[in-house]
Amino acid sequence: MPELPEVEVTRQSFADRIAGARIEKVRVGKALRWPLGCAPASLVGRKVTSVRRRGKYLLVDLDRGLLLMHLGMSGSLRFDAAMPEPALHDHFDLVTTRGVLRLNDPRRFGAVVYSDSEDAPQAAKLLGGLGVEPLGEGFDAAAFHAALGRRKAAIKQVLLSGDIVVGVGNIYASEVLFLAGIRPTLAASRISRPRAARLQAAIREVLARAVAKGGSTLRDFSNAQGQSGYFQLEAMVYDREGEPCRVCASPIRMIRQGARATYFCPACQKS
DNA sequence: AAAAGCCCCTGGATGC
DNA sequence: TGCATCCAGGGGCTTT
Repeated sequence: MPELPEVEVTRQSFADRIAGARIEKVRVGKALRWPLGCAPASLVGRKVTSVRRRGKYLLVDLDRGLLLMHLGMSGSLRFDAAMPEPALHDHFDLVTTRGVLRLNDPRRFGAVVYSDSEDAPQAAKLLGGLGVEPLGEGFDAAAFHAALGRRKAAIKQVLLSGDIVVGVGNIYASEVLFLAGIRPTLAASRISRPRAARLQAAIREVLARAVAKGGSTLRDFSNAQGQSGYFQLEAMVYDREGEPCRVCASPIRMIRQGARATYFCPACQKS
């Protein structure tokens, strides 16, 4: 589910409310993907200072150490003062003086991992290979073009890999390539400089607009206040196989790349 | 170094 | 109604 926009929307929906809270209790279910990496009780008494995002990871900063949270495919967070008893798939609770932060994740691809710092091995292993932030200053068209030049794989899969630029998942990869007019199967290294610049701009535009729309809710995404997103309503190609292109009315096509669905318009994305 | 597979896991939709 | 199969927003790890 959650790509950069959904993770960012989630962050914005509770960061200010939890900042300054003191941890009173930590409940870890039996079904977390990986071990937490510390004794839950050792977190009690620490303060949440801020919540940041790196790629699709949320970084919950504590006055000592931090928690890395990932929503995987099906995860969502809620933060509320009053929280019902944990139900099926509620795998983690951070009980604080300002409310309970709860992870619900049916497929259990999500994770909560403690690390002493961002540079400590636990965090570095997860964050180390990540590309630049697409909405940050470091996302530069010339550098982007240079990085693409070293990759012979299809541009869709290079975007998904997240080692050049982070946060573009399966929905937004298709959307971004449509906006840039680039065929998803094109080898990344064959994208010209002007087209790379167009793609760079498309990535920023689509992700920023999706954040503004509250993300995409396909099945069950909601932010930490339980609100759905609306970007899926303006998807140009994703999940629209056979439907008319919103620009030229050609039927949208679906192909598989690395076992994942890719959608594009054969007319608007000729190469 | 990069690319391609495999795997983790549950649930909903579809087909027989 | 029951059961098998396929598919889903991600990404770490191993093998080529």
